[in-house]
Amino acid sequence: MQLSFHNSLTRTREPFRPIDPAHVRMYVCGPTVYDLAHLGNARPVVVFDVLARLLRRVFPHVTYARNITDVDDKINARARESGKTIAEVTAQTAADFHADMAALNNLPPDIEPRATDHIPQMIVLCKKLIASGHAYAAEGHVLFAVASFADYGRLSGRNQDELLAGARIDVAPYKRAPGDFVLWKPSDATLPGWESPWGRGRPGWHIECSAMAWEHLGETFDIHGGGADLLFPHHENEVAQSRCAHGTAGMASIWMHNGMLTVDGEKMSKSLGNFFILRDVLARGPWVGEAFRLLLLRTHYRSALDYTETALAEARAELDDFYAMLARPAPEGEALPGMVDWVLEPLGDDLNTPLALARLRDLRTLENVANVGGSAAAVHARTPAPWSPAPGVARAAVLEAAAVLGLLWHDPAAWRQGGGDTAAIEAAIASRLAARAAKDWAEADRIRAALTTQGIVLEDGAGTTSWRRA
RNA sequence: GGUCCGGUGGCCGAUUGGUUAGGCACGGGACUGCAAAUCCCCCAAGGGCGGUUCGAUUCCGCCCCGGACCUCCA
Repeated sequence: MQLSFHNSLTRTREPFRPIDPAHVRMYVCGPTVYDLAHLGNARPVVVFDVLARLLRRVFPHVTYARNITDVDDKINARARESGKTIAEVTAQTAADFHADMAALNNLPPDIEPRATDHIPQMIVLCKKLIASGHAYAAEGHVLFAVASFADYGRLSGRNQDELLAGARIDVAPYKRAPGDFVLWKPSDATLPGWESPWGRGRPGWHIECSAMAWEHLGETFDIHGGGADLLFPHHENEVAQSRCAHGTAGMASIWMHNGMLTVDGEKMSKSLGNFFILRDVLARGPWVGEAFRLLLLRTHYRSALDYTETALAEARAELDDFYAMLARPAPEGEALPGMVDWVLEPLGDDLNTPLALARLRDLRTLENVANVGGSAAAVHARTPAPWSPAPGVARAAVLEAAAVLGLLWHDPAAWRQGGGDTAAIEAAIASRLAARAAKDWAEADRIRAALTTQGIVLEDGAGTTSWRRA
C-alpha cells in the first residue's frame, strides 16, 4: 500500500519514504501530567494511534514513541495548590491518562519516555548547543540564540522579524534577543531541580522532546506528530535545538499536525475554561469511549472538529448499526481478497478516515444483504468488483479493517444489551414467543409494550426474537 | 496587525476540471401479524464577484465570513 501524508514542513502532500524501511520511527508529543485529560487531548492520541496501526500493517518494524512530560511549572503549581507531592501528581495523572486512553481503545506506544528520566541527555544537548554557539548561559539560564539558526521559523512559516514583532511577553533582561527561548532554568529550593554546569535547575519545555526523540529514535526519524497548536513555538524550537545540536539538515522527515477540537464552535482551552474532562464524558456509559473515538475519526484529522451532543449521539447510532450486523448469527468467514485494502486505502492518502469509514459502511451493507436479503446494486457502483459474498465474509472484512481504525472491539451482545440481569427479559420474550405461536397478537404486543417502557427493543427473526437496549 | 487553514445540501462530512461520495434527519416503498432490523427509491450543495477553460464545487485573483497560531495549550 502506497502511503502519502501532508507534511507541515513543506505544506504539501508527500509520498512516505522511511529513512529505514526496516524500521519506521515516529514521535508524538504526549501529555504534561498535571490534570485529567480533556476532550481535545484525546484527538492526537487517537489520530496517531490509527497512524501507528496503519504503519504496523505496512512496515515490518515500527517504533512509536510518545512522551510523558513530568516536569513542568504547571505540575509544580498543581502540587502546591493540592498539597500533594510532585511525584504524587505526576503518578496519578499519568495513570489516569493511561486509563482514559485505553477507554478509547488506544494501544500504548512502543516507548513512553519520561522527561525526568532524560535530564542527562538534556544537559548534553545544552552543552553541545553552547559549544557550537547556538546557545548561551546567562544568570543560571541556558538560552537558545534564535539568530544563530538561519532556518528558524521555517517549520511554522514565520520569519524572525515577524516573531520578534509578535513577541508579546516582557523580555527577560538576560536574553540577547526577545525570541530566544529557555533550554534550562534555575530552580530555587522549593522547586524540583537537578545539578548542572549552570547550577541547580530544571529543563525548559522544548528541550525534553529533543532529548527523548534523540535517545529513542535517533538524530533524525520519520514522523513527528502533535496538535496544530504545538507547531509554534514548541515544534519550531524542537527543530532548532535538534538540528543545531546534531548538525543535521532536518529532525523528522514528515511533520503531522492534527486540527483543534472545538466545543460549540469555540476552541477547548484551559484559559477559556470551556473544556470537557474526558473522564466525565466517559462516565455517561460504556458506549461513550467507542462513540467518541468514532466521532473523532469521522472528521479528517487536519480539519477543525466541533464537538456537539448531536455528533456524539450520531456516532453512537452508527455503532448501533454496526453491532446489529455483528450480533446477527453468521458463519465464520474470511474476507475476499481486496476487501480490507479497499477500505484502508484512503488511510494511505493522508489518513482519510472519513472515506475509509464510508467504505466500511459499504462492507456492512454487503454483509446485511448476504445475511438478511436485499440489493447491493448501490454498493456495487462503488466497490472495485461486484462483491456478492456469502454470509460472514464481509463481516470478517469489516472486523479486520475496523481493527486498523481501532473500532468495533466490543462484544456485540454486550454492546446491545449491556450488563445486568437479563433473565426477566428472556422470560418475557419466551412468553411472547408462546403467545405469537398461538397467534395471540394482543398478548404479544402487550409484552412488547411492557418491555419498551423498560427501554428494551425487540427484533423478531425467523423463529427467534433478539433484543437490545434502546 | 502578521502568518496559516478553511467556507460543500436541514445537519455532519469526503472525492473530483465534465460522470452517485457517504452518513444522519425528512418523505415514499419492499419485508413484517404489527414492529424492529434490513434493503431500495427520493430529497437537497458547493460564501460573493471576476478570470482561465468547450466546461469550475474543483485552478487563479479580489472581497466577505469563520477558525488556528503569534512564546500556558493536543
